[in-house]
Amino acid sequence: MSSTGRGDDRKGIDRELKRGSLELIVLHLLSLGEAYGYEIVTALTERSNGGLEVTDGTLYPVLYRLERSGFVAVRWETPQRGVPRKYYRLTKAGHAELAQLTHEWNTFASAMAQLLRQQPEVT
Amino acid sequence: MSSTGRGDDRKGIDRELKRGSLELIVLHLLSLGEAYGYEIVTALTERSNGGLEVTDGTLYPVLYRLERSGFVAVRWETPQRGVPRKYYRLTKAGHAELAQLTHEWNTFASAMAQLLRQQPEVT
DNA sequence: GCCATATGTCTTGCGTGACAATATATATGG
DNA sequence: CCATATATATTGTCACGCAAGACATATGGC
Repeated sequence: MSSTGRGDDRKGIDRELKRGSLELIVLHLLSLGEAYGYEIVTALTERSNGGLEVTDGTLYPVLYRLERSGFVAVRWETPQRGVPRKYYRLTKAGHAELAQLTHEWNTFASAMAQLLRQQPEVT
Repeated sequence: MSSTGRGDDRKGIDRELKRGSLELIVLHLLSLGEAYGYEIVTALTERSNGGLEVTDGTLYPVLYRLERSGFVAVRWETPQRGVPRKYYRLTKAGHAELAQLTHEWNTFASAMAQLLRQQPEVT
């Protein structure tokens, strides 16, 4: 699958802005409840009005990283009908990491807000 | 020169968070008035309480990029005493780009804030 | 005189992460 | 039986932040 390919121009900036925040985004979403990959992709598009869209090609590596780091645990579920799903949920370490990343994000966002607030003198 | 090398742990996350926002940061600083590279490095450390620190090895490539894109213009100044300084100032295109990036940053930050506001139900 | 330090700019190389592209499998509707 | 939706996974590319290093000019101390 991999995105619908609608006419995106100017993708460059958002792409970079997302760097470093994707783990936080995913961890936070998982803190709201267990979810599987495809679900996260669609949930993110809806919940953020497209402002935080993520393609599967981006998400799965993130999930893999989080799993390797011990922040999420995995459970396969094979329904009678349909494709098997891989459910992710936060571990204890994941909750701690979420708290840490949230704090760092807030610090950074505050610093940015403070800087951008400064205006040049009007002559 | 290149940083004082004080004992930084956990540099990884901030490094990624800054991605994509550095151009905005620099453009915004320059919108407050002309400045030279070294000045920007120190100004950023002070103005943001270290929250947005940048080393010269990071800044100069950014400035070079901005210059190549036509967002900043350059002026050399050689004082009677002291090392020559390269002053940067915003061009008209630079002001436009600043407005654009500011808007994108605000959109992104809002989306993040909205997402992070959502809490799991307490049972 | 000479060396350390501060001021100032510039360049190379590395690691990492977001993403497009691609592949694969199962189910459903026409 | 073929297109489409659901679902996971991997490979390769590109840009960026930054450490590390190099170079040049001035100043103060010994």
